[in-house]
Formats: sequence, structure tokens, C-alpha cells
Amino acid sequence: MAAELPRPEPPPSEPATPEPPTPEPATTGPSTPGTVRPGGRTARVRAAVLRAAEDALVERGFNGLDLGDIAQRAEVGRTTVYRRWGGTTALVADLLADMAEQSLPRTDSGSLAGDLRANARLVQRTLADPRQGALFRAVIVAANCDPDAAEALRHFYRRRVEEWAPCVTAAVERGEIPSDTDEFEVVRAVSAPLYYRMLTTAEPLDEAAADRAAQAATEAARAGAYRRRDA
Amino acid sequence: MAAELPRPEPPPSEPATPEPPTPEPATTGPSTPGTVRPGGRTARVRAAVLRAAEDALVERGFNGLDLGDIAQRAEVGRTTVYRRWGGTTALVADLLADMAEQSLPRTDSGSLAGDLRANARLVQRTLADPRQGALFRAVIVAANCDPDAAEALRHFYRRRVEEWAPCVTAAVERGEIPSDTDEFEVVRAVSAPLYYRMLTTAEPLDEAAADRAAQAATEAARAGAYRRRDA
DNA sequence: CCCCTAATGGGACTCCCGTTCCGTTAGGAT
DNA sequence: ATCCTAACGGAACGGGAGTCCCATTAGGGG
Repeated sequence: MAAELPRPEPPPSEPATPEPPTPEPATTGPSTPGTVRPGGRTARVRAAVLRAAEDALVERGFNGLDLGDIAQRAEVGRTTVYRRWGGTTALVADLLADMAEQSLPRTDSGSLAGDLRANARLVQRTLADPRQGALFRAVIVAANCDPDAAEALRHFYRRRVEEWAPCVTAAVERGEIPSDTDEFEVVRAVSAPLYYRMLTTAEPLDEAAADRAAQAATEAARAGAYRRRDA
Repeated sequence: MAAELPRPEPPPSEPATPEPPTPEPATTGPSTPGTVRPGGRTARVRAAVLRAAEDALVERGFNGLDLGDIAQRAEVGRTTVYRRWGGTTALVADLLADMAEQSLPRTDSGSLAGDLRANARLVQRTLADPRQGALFRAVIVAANCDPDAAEALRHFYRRRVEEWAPCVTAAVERGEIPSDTDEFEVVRAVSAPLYYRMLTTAEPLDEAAADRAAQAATEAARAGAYRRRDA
């Protein structure tokens, strides 16, 4: 019933991100709750609420979120959730910031095709997993409903893409692909068909789809489709 | 302020789809409203509400939808909207069914690269357009919140993909790409990077992105990345 | 160890979304 | 043209999400 893929079960105390969920602009009024005493109870509350929010997202989806329900699951006062996050979108944005911290290590197979296939299969397994898949669909929805959540989502994917870009750079150094290849574009090209399939079709997201995505990106990169064009 | 891309302004009378919005299963009770007398006023109401829903989606996004607001825009009773559609997701599903009817004709340039580039630029222009882009984001969100809307979205994309698949078949016949190429997969491969970019980055969706997507799909198809694998 | 106050939690209150009821309007068949 | 009733529209109702107020709890600096 707990998390399935990464989430290395951090100790309940000392949370991942003591940063303020919503860093108010230059308003030097009463600071947003959770920023002045971020330790101890505050941290436990944040962890419990994020965990509960993740569960709720998986079960009900984004627009089925009920902050009262989340508060109950987290065994936290309803008021607290409203005060600290203020709404479902900010809560999801905070969850995304938390997810962005947990980076899974990249493998290295020695060839571009192998590396991209490993990446494709990782993405495929994540999206095909009932829990993770539902979670990703939900956060994508949230990102399309709120600017802050959108920025958080972009940050999450920036991190993920940066994590895998070095395997493309390595391929350039090995001479597999043109030297002016945009490494980020290649990594994105691997994920894109998988997300597109998940969002617009009912066909299963299987390993064959992953391998096809990886092969397509590899061939296109070799052919120079991702070379930087100067404007 | 009206529609920008296709929508050939159908006459207010005689709407596009007199089919029932939500064909209830075998419940032979009082049939769903709009099915027994689909002409005249009922049709005008449907057209006005769908139009208003589209406007609202563009302005507020899916989760900002307010059926009361839509009813006012459409100059229709609030009760009518609730009775005929019952909720925002069913309304969006109906809108998607309506959108699926309007197929824009495919061009034919004589080469796979040219055809795919035309397709890519069409998709890019659609998603980059403020109105259409917001609309597509909104319906994607809706599809992730409701099974009926999801099915309607899949149907929409199935139509679009089928519309463009023949240009891949033609390329096969010209000997440009392997004969066992999955034509639908190729067409999807063109759109995928554009949607992925729109959803996960803040970078502009420009013509260069479209051309890159088209070129990548073309090269990958030539290299046989989309050949059918028998299981 | 003690104090100050940030942060939490319960409960009442408000407002708005969605439903229900019933009278009115207008298809469409004869 | 007339009738029957499907479909619409206004108004009142109920419930739940989000807000406010204040008492209670527990960081964390001294």
C-alpha cells in the first residue's frame, strides 16, 4: 500500500525541503506559516499531508481532491491544510517540488541506443504502474490548472531531463551522433511518444512501445534531426 | 473574438450532431433530454452551450468551469445545462464529439518529409494559437478526470490520426520507408514531441520545433523504427 | 528549564454549486 | 390550425467546501 517505485522512505523527521511552499513576494507582513519554525511538528505535518495528497491523487485524481479528506488521512486539522497551502493546486505544486528532489540514478550502458532504451523503459514502467501513472496524470492536470503548479512541473521535468542528458553528450564524444546535437531535445524525444500514447490512446504502454520510442530517438539523433539550429 | 482556426461557422439552425449526448444504457425509463425532439430549440440550445463552454474553457480552463456562467453566456437556463449534461466532464465530452466532426483536410506534398512537416506545422499552429491551445489543454485535462471525456478524446485523436495516415501509406508505396511500417505510429510520432513540449516546458512552440518533430519522425521511419513487431 | 509565540485544531459561519419543483414555451404529429 | 408533451426557465432548497475565531500545543532560543 506504500509507494512502489523510488521513494526511499525518508525518516519522518527531517523532511526533504524546508523551503517555503509559497514564498510570498515582498510582503513583510506575518510570514507564511511553516517558514519560521520549519522543524519538528511542522515538518511532520508537511510530510503527512504530502503523503496523503499523493494517495488521494492516485485514488481520486486531481479534480476529485478534497482537502478535508486529505486532512483526515494525514490526521491533521483541516484548517492547517487550508492555511499552509491554501488550495489544491498549491498543494500539488509542493508535492511536485518534493518529487523533484528524489532523482533516481541514471544507468550507463555504453551506447546511445542502450542508454535511451533504459530511459524509455524507466519512463514506461513509471507511467504503466497504477500508482505512479495515476500520480503523473494528476500532476499534469494540476499543472494545466495553475501557474505555480505548472512551474513546479516544468522544474520537475527539467531535473529529469538534465539527469539523463549526459548520456547523449557521451554519445557525441564517442562520435555516434553529430557534435551539435541538442542533448535535452534527444532525451525529451524519448519520453514524448510515451506520454502522448498515455494521454491520447487506450493502447497499453508496454515495453515494445518503450523500445520503439528509444529506437526512434536514436535513429533521429544519428540522422541529425536534433542538431541545434541557430536562429 | 469568434473562432480562429477551422469552425466554418455552421448556420445556427440544423446543428452538426443530433446524436444523444449521453446515450443511457438499456434504461427504458424517461429518455435523456434532447433525444426525443432534437430539432429546433433543442439544437439551438446545444450549439449555444457548446460555444459558451468552449469560450469558458479558453478563458478559465477546465477546473475553472462554472456551469452557471456557461448558462448565462449561452443565454440558457442553468437548469437546462445541468439536466442535459449533468456535469462539466460530460459537457466537455460532448464538445469533443463535436470537435471530432470537424476534420480539416490533409495536404499532399508528394514526399513523406513534406507531408509530415505540413502536419507538424498544423499541429504546432493549433497548439500555439492562444484560443486553440488553451482549448486543447483544457480537454486533455478533462479527459484525465472522466472516463467518458477520455473516450471522447481518444476518438478525436483516432480521427485525426486516421486522416493523416494515408500520407504514410503513400510513402510506403513510393518505397520511401519499409513496407511494414505502422502508419498510425508515424503520425503520432509527429505530434508527440509538440504536445510533450507544450505540457512540460515553457519553451515556445515555434515552427522550428514543428520541423524538428517532422524531420525526426521521417528519419526514424526511414530507419525502420516504426515497423510492426509481431508479438 | 522556562518563556514566548509560531503553528495547530476544533467548531461555527458563509457562500455558492448542484438539485428539485413546477409553471411556461414550443416541437412536431395529426 | 390544434393538441400533446418534450424541453426549457425561474425560484427556492440543501449540502458541502472554504473561511474565521480563538483556545491549545509544542518549537526553539535564552
